[in-house]
This record gives sequence, C-alpha cells and structure tokens, in this order.
Amino acid sequence: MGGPDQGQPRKDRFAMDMDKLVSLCKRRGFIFPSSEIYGGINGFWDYGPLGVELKRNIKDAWWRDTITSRDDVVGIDCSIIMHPKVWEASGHIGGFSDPMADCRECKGRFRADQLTYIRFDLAKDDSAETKPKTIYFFGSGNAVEVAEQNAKKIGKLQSSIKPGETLNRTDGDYTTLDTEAKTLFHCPTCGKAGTLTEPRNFNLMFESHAGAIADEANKVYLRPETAQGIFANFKNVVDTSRTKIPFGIAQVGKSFRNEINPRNFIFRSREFEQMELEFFCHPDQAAEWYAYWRKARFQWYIDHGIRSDKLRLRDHDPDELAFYSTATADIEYAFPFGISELEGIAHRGDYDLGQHQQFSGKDLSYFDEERWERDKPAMGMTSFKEYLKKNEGAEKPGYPYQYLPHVIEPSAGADRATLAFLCEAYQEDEVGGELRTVLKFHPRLAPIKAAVFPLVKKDGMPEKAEAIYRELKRHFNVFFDEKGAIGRRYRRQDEAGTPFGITVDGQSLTDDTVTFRDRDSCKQWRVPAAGAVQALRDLLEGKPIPGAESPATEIEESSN
RNA sequence: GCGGGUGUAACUCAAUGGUAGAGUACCUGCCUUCCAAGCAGGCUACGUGGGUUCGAUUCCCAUCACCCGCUCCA
Repeated sequence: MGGPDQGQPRKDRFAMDMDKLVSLCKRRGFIFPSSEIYGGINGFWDYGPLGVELKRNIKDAWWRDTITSRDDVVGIDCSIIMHPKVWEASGHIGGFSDPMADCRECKGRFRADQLTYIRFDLAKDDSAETKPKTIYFFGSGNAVEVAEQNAKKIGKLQSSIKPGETLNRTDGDYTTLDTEAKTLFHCPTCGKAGTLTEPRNFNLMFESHAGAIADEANKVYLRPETAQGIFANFKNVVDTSRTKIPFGIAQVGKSFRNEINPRNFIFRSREFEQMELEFFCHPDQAAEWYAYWRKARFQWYIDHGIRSDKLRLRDHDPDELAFYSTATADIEYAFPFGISELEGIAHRGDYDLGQHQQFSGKDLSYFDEERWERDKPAMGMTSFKEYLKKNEGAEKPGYPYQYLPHVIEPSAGADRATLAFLCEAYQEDEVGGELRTVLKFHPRLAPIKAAVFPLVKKDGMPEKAEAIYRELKRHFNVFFDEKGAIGRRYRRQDEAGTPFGITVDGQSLTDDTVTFRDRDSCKQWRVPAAGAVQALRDLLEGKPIPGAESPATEIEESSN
C-alpha cells in the first residue's frame, strides 16, 4: 500500500470514486453488505445476482486458463478445515498471531513480543536469604538493540559490582513479565511507565471446534489460505494422476482471516475467495518458471480488460522477501483508495513441502523416473539404491533424481480481482449530450452477454423478440426487456455492463433481421434473426463489429 | 484497536422537539419506430438499544455499520 495515488480522489464529472462504485454495486445488485437487515457485519459482503455472475466468470476464466486449457496443471478442492498440525507446519499458528499491547497514554500500539526487557539480578554470594536486587532495562526491538539503547547505564551497573556479588542477566519480552513487572515497563513512545495494556492476541485465524463440545483438544481453524491444502495433497496427486514434474495443482476456494481492520469495500474482508496455483518444478528450473508465471499472470489481467496504467507489476526488494522466498512479485492495481495487491507470485523454494515433510514425518520427495532411466546406463547402475549408496553422506543423496520440488505460487484474490475489474470497467461518458454510466467489462467477464428488446411493445415485436431471446438463452446468459423507452433499456444494460443489445424493430417484421448495438460505441448494425446466436458467439470470441476497424473487443491469446 | 466524520425510501439528498419531502429508480396503465421522452396512478425510509421530555427522526448516552486518518495486513 501507499503510493502517489493515495491522496483524495478527484470528484469531477467523469471521475470514478469508491462511493459511486459502491452505490452502483448496491443499486444494480452486484454487491450488498452481509446481513444488512440486521445492520451489517464488519468484513463480510454478499454478491447479488449480477455480482455473482461477474465473479463466477472471473473464476471460470482463471480456471480455464490455468487448468483446463493446459496439459500441466490439475485442479483440486480441499476442505476448509484441516488438521491443526497443517497450520503449525505452515507457520500460521506461530507467525500468524501477534500479541499486541496498547499504550493507554499515547495510544501507541506495539507488538508485545518486540517489547524487550533486560533484567539484572544483583545477589550477594554469602547471603542466600537476602532477596536479590532487580534492575530492569526496557526498550523496543531485540535484546541487542535494547542493550545498545541502554549501553551507558548497563556499563555503569556492571562496573559497580563489588567482590562477593554476582550479577545475573536475563532477557525476555513483555509477554513473559508478571503483572507487577509489567507496571514497570516504559512505553517506548511516550516513555511513561505502567501505561501498557496486557498483551492481547491478534490471531488472524478463525477458530472453531470439530465436534459438539468446545475444548482445546478439538480446536480447529478455518483455513487462512487455500495453498496448504495443495501441499498436503501433493503426494496424493502425484501418486494418482500421472502428473510429472513440472506440473501444477490449482484450487479456488474460500479462506478466512480475522483481519483487525477490514476496510475498502470488498478489498480486505474476513471471508474471501482465493485462486491459487502451486507449480512444482525441478530446483534447476524454478527461476525459469518463476519468470514464466510472473509474466503470464500479469498478462492475464491485461487480456481480461485491465488495460490502463493502473495495473502494475512490482518485484519485491530483497529485504521485503519472506525468509524462504528467493523472489516475489506483486501484481498491483491503483484503486481509488491506493495501490494495492491483486496477486502475488512467489518463488517459495521447497519451504512448504519441507515443512510438511518434517511435521508429518512423511516422505514428500519426488522421484524423476524418466531421468533416472535415461541416465542410469551411462553410470553403469541398475538400481537407484546403488546411486543412493554411492552418495551416502551427501546432503541430498538422491539429487538430481529424487528431490523436494521447488514451487512457484501465483496466489490471486478473486474478490480483489472482481473489485479491480469493476473499478476498471466503471466509466462515465456522454451519449447524445446526456451523462451515461457504463461498466465496460470484457465480454468474457460480463454478467449478461446480451439483452433482447422489442423496439416498441406492439405489432408483434415483443413476440418476435421473445422467440429470439429464448433461442439465445439456450447458449448464453441473456436478458429480455420490453418495458419503457428503448433508450432507457439500453442505459440500464450499460450500467449492468451488458456488451450487446439486440433489438427487434419494424424492419425485422418484414426482412427478418435484427439490430445489434455495441455497448461501448453505441454503434448498430443489422444481422439476420436466424443468425443471432452465431453472431453473438462471434462477437464474444472477439470477431470485429461490422464496419469497425478493430475488433469489438480484443481477446489476445494468453501466453500459455 | 485509537481519533475524526456519517447514518432519513432501492439510490442521491432535504426539512423538523409535535412521527417526514424531492429527484432518480421501481411497479401498473396509456402513449411511444432507436439511446434515461410524456401523461395518469402506485409502493418504499428516520441503523439499533437506552435516556431526557407530555411528546425524540431531531437533544444526550451506548451500540452497530460505513467513510477518512493512524495502526495492522505472515
């Protein structure tokens, strides 16, 4: 987050801002606050009739481009609740929960485990009964930093020891102090003592209990990401699906995080949907695959209509990387509320499989049989055991035939993508001197593909239009509307993002043609009624509008 | 979680210590041959819970939700 676009959005006549978008989403049935009749619930949102189609189209496009159109990726659908050990192995139980302490005085908030104390107990050797004298030094940071902050005083203390006295030093953090000692702690910001609250755990994982009785023993978590289900099933998939490295396993599904502060419409919510791919490859090829997915995933957003310079690809600085990752890139979008992440592509090495191998005690390594069979004659070996024996004592004796695959993880948020596509599509322009609000979705993503209208409600036009509608409905999600003025009906569909309007008019009754109307240009052209299905299919697949120089909507080939 | 702001109809807004009005939208009918036309009629609201008051949508308190800033975001 952060960046040049974070100032107040301009609210001029044609500007998109979140208020307008939220309002449109509500008005047209894209997105509603969850449980709204009870006042809503923070961090949860519902998708309405148009919103669910949009989001489904996004997920379907991702699924098709990532899995079914490829030879090297398979899908999976894991349970939301998994064995709690999964989250120990993944680091979510340790790293996902932060104890926080607030200063009552200056309202500062601190990671309680980063508030460090250094404690000295001064004891006289010959008087075991005398209580040792205790001196504390406090600060923010690790023990070394706090020692530096207090170097002078500590030095003074150490040099004041008399013969027959011992000085014992213990380091620790705020969470380990007893209640009395906590009152001695100074707030690192305002410097006042005893102003910090008890540390409170901010565990971002939702907890539940498997079974009717709630106790510690059956505590379970709602998954905070879908990825771990993939790693946990790595062996199952390898053993059953004839997949060979390099290959990927992909999943779309709900995840849950108890965000401290849900904000920005559906961008950060507590229940959200992820589209994640774990692509497993040989360590030697990981860098290449990382580069491939980094590029392919960025292109995917462009191919689906995010053409503006609001979309960017940002490589993480080395100091931003998680300790196990050798490279990570974020695909970001400049939302009205700031530049924020849509998707991260991470080179995770063998960290995840390694963790699960360790915590489960199961061998998760991959054996490259093809390569072994190819190479073994040259080495004069008949069995892999010989090879292992030869390399006994080596760090990776089975390498390069047996190894933990490295993984490239493109991890996308379906709700964030939906919001980005909405923001990108939202436009206000002028048609015949009137202001028009239009959602210029890529036809592949548009909730409704076409709307069918009789020009007026008489002379048999409604009947003819409905017949065409029925025929189209067998193939596409189309909409029929015969009420009111034709212009109003066009505009309504513009707000829903419907790319094409099909109108039955007076001429249709004599020559059996209909007009097609393009959402973005408002241009119209005639098509034989009997060919409407094929004509719409052609348009949705990117064939040009008759008379137009460029295709109605360009659909480039994805780079896979 | 802290500070500030907002909460009235589906949407955008108004007025008011004596229970509320507009525009748009929506519904019905008439009319209408291509971009939110017209006519007639109709439906829908004071976020929730307390308090003060004869009486609260209005004042006070709490709560919930949303917005902005901070914080957080493996």
